[in-house]
Amino acid sequence: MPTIKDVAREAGVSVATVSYVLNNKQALVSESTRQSVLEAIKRVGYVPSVVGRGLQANKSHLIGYAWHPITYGQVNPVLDQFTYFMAHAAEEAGYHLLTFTCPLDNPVPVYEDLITTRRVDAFVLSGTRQDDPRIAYLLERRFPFVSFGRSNPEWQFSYVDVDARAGVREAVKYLVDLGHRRIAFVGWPEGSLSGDWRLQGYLDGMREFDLPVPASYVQRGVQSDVTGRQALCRWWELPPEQRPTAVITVTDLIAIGVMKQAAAFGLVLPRDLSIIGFDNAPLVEHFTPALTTFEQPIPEIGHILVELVERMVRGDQPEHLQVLVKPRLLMRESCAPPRQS
Amino acid sequence: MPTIKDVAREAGVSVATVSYVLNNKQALVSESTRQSVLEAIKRVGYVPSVVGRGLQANKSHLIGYAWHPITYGQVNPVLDQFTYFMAHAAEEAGYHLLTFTCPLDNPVPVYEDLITTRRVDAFVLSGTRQDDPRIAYLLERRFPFVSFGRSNPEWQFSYVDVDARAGVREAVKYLVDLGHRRIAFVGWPEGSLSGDWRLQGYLDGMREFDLPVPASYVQRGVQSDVTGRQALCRWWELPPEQRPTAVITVTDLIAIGVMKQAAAFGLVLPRDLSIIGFDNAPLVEHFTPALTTFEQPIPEIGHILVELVERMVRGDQPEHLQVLVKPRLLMRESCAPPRQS
DNA sequence: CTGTTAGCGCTTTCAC
DNA sequence: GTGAAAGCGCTAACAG
Repeated sequence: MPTIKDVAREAGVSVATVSYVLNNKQALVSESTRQSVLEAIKRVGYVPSVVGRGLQANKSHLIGYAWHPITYGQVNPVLDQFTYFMAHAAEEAGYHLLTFTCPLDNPVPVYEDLITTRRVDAFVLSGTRQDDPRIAYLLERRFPFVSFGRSNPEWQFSYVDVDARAGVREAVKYLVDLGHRRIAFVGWPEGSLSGDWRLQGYLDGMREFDLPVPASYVQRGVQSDVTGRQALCRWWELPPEQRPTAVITVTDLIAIGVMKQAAAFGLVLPRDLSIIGFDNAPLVEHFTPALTTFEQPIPEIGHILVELVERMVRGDQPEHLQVLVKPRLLMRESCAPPRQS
Repeated sequence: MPTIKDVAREAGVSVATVSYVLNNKQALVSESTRQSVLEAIKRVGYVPSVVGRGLQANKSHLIGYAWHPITYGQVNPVLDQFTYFMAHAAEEAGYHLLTFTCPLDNPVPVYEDLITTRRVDAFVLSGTRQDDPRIAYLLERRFPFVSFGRSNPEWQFSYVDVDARAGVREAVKYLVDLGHRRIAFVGWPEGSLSGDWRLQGYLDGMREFDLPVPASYVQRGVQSDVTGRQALCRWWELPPEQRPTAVITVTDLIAIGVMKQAAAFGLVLPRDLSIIGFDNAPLVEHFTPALTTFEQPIPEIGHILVELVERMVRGDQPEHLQVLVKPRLLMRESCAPPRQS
């Protein structure tokens, strides 16, 4: 593998000169030597070592992104797309993506290790939480990072997030426009940041249209189809005229649970119940009826995140930009006007 | 960020000595200095720079793994799990995973770039094909790699693959044991390596049980639910007594297509048709009926791949080990005895 | 314009 | 046992 020395020898110049042409120091090298160096580079097949450059600049040109443990068989519906587009964006900016694993409890030591070994120049976080220890740590250490998702409002840092609140509010409007008035919601347990925004959007929408929200209309549960099934069971204990005619769920898997229970009750969808999910998980379009759900603009988000983080690394100015992107409602077949208006 | 020099100064020794204790050169340093160096390391909070070490050893301690844009033939349903477990295994071996993107046509320049810039020490390939240009290139360049999936039999390299042939053969047996005799198959277009192995397993099984395979019983098409729908339409053009009572598909998405078309025909599953998929894609357990399908032991595969590649990098011996792991049939609800035996 | 030189953080001969 | 010094591949002052 040729080094800069080989090129220098081949071109009959010093390594400094080669370095100059490599780094486009226009003023520092005459056009003729420039050309001969370029030719020498081509002749010996030289490509600069990113390691050598990294040592010099104290940079690794690597962006760290953590994969949190997956309960086997469980899905993070967008993780793979997200990684793909982030890697792509990173490469366009001259970086690469380092994917690492990290325990959910006590994640900080892993981040610390990556920093102290100079493995990465910055991090992209996702799955942020209230009082997220990673953010607290990185902020205190002044290490560059951006996150996909918000955290404590009083913390100053750059993030990109999906404006799920606005999205779900519009989902309510969509259902209202179809004629629904009894609209219910299934969320995650309290404390999930993104889950709470989605719920908030539901409450916003209901208030906006002066629709009542009986306590039973907001059900909560863990990430499982069972949560959806249980929610529907609760509602079907109500007298028929109090049952919701439409449901919005915090995520597709729970929506599917609702659909399964609806089938078990002999309901015909979407005639007897309209359902809206969130995330557009793989395959949800193939359920019957095809699930109406929200798609997050993952390619765009990945792009923005990398751009932000790259600017932090390069500029070293502690910017803190906040970007909210709108999710898009994919209107498929799981919503219809209510049976009896 | 403290360097080895800081430690040396703190401990009142030379950098060489610090390096010795860092690398556990037992014979080279007395126990007492060893201790004082260790203390100094702790006091200044020193962690060796992986970049500095890398430059010295001409190693990056990074394993490259490409994310291809989504296509058929790919292990896409399990890509995220795969990445997670590989990253995990890599970290246990002192490596990290570099995920990069790569066009399906003309992938070689991307690999070449990663090699010439000394970005990675080795690659893990997946989605291998017949005459795979990446394998040809890496083999010729003698660059360390292992692959998830086979390629040309005459090429000597290490791989791990799922023994889909044996798996699907057993799926046939499972259906035969249920009483089926008219079993059909839907595959990918010819030339997909993994698709062809799965088809071969079907043919093996059918021959083993002396079951006829009329030409129409093997349908092919791209990675889409439409392929499954079309296949069922073909079969339902046959007289009822010639229609298959069970179908094995090369992948879950196509199985779902079959299920959707079956529903459109008013069939009751699994009473009127048994279906087996492959890959255990997310959510397939939530379809009605829950899809019986094959699960690949992804954690195990990731682990073996990393172990193989790590041995190559370390040892530099050109091993070529071949590992086949069995997929596991997840018997759910989409198979039943045929209606009229 | 070009070359010499120091140095990034580390390992490893080779003297002492 | 320990340290001085060279060198991994590269960049950037500084001299000329």
